[in-house]
Formats: sequence, structure tokens, C-alpha cells
Amino acid sequence: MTIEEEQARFLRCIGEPTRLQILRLLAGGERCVGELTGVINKEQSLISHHLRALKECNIVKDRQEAQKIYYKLTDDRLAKLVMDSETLMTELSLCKCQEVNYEREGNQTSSEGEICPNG
Amino acid sequence: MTIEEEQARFLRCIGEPTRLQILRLLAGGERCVGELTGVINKEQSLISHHLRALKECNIVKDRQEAQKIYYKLTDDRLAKLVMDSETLMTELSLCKCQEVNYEREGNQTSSEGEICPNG
DNA sequence: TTATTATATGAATTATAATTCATATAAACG
DNA sequence: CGTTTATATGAATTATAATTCATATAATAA
Repeated sequence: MTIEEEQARFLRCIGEPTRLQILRLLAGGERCVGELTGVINKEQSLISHHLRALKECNIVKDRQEAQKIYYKLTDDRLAKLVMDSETLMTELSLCKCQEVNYEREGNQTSSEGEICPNG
Repeated sequence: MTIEEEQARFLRCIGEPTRLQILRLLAGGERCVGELTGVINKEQSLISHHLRALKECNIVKDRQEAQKIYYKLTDDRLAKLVMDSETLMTELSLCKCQEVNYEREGNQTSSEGEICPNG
């Protein structure tokens, strides 16, 4: 497998609406399957399938306590990745509203620190 | 569309092997379709389809010069996102090699600055 | 104007992934 | 033990996306 294929797998694993919901909840600390299923309005088996997918991508890890299985993020940077990508996506879609084709580089007014650099 | 659905679209758009190749090339500066097709060993029409997908997600923008159409990233943070997610993914998969189920918090040896925090 | 070059498009096919449903496992409790 | 609770699993279905192929468009060159 090429590095792009592995990276694509990883990003697609994060890039699914229900899994993003799970990740946001886990960003707040570990949760057991029941807690996740309670908040997310989806079938229990579906949550389990998604958790397995996340685990296979090393995005979450689990721990058993009695009958319950607790999941948490394997790394805090995952929470940051989720947050940062949301911020970036939002800003890009805002930019798009005022966008036409870009011009060749040069003779532009400075746009340091603005939301839409090189708009 | 919920925010998770939009974000998932965005991440899945980046999370495709050929599009990741494109994004890495564009991280080095703008390229026309022919240049991309030359480097990536895929059909021209496929590259075009992928470029359109990236454009619809506001990830790239284009500019025409004679017959050629040049593409570039809409924002430098996209290059960073691609790099950072690769780094993180690689580290997580390395961690996985030594991993068993995690223990409950507490009585752990410090792991500040290590590759596998909370391993 | 016809030919060539560069890119885009749409329909058809194929591949991949999400979801559901029924059921399995396994811990705890009576 | 049998029952309940919590979670996982696998097969079947459905949805989504990637790829190919044939062809369209549009700028340029002859």
C-alpha cells in the first residue's frame, strides 16, 4: 500500500458523519458504547461497526469494565485535527461565496491575517 | 446538511489517494492539468474528475492561460493539513505495534514528548 | 477553416462503504 | 442455572464514489 492509500484510509475513516459525532464525544473524554448510542440517534450495531472501523485505523482504543466497553481517542491530536479541519472547511466555504477565478500572482493588496488570503 | 455531514464531505474529498497526490503536487505551487497528468499515472479524464471534486469542495481554484488551466490550493493550511494528518497517521500506526488494551487512568510513568502518549 | 492541443463532461461500470437485521457472545445478577 | 444487560458480528442490502470510455468544448496553430 502506498502512503497515499494509507493516508486516504485514515482520512476517510475520520470523514464520516456518524464517526465524526463519535470523535467529538470522545474528545470530551472516554465513553462507553451505551453512552455514545444514547447521544447519537442510531442503532447500537451501527455504532459498534463504526467503533470497530475507528479502532482498525488506530484512532480509538478500548478498555473493558464489567460488561461495559469504554472507548477513547488514541491521541489528543486527533481532537485537534477534527477541530482544525472543521474551522478550515468553514472558512473555505465562506471564501467561496465571494470567489471568482483567481488572477495570476502579483499586484494584489495585502491580505495578511485575513480569512481569505489570496482570495 | 449538518456540520458533521459537511465536514465529512470535506475530509473524504481530501481522503482519496489520487486526490492526495494532486494536493501534494499543488502544495509545491500551481500546476496545469497536463503537468498533473504527466506525474500521476492515470487517465486525463480521471484527473479532471478529481480536480472538479476538489474544486466543488473549495479545496482548489483554477485559472486559465491560453488552452491550459492552472490549479492551485485555495489556502496554504490545506498543505499543512495533508502533512499533519500524514504524520499523525504514521505515528498512530507505529504506536499500534506495541499496543494492548489501555488501562484505567493513573499510576502511569510519564510519557511527555514521546511518540506514544498514554500508550 | 481545418487540425491540433488541452481540458471537461456524462453515462456506464465497477468498487467501496454505510446501514439494517438477525443473532452471537459474554459479563452480571436473580 | 436462566435472565438481563451491554456489546459485537456477519450477511444482505443499499448508497456512494471511483474509474473508464467515448465524446464535447474551446483555444490555438497551420
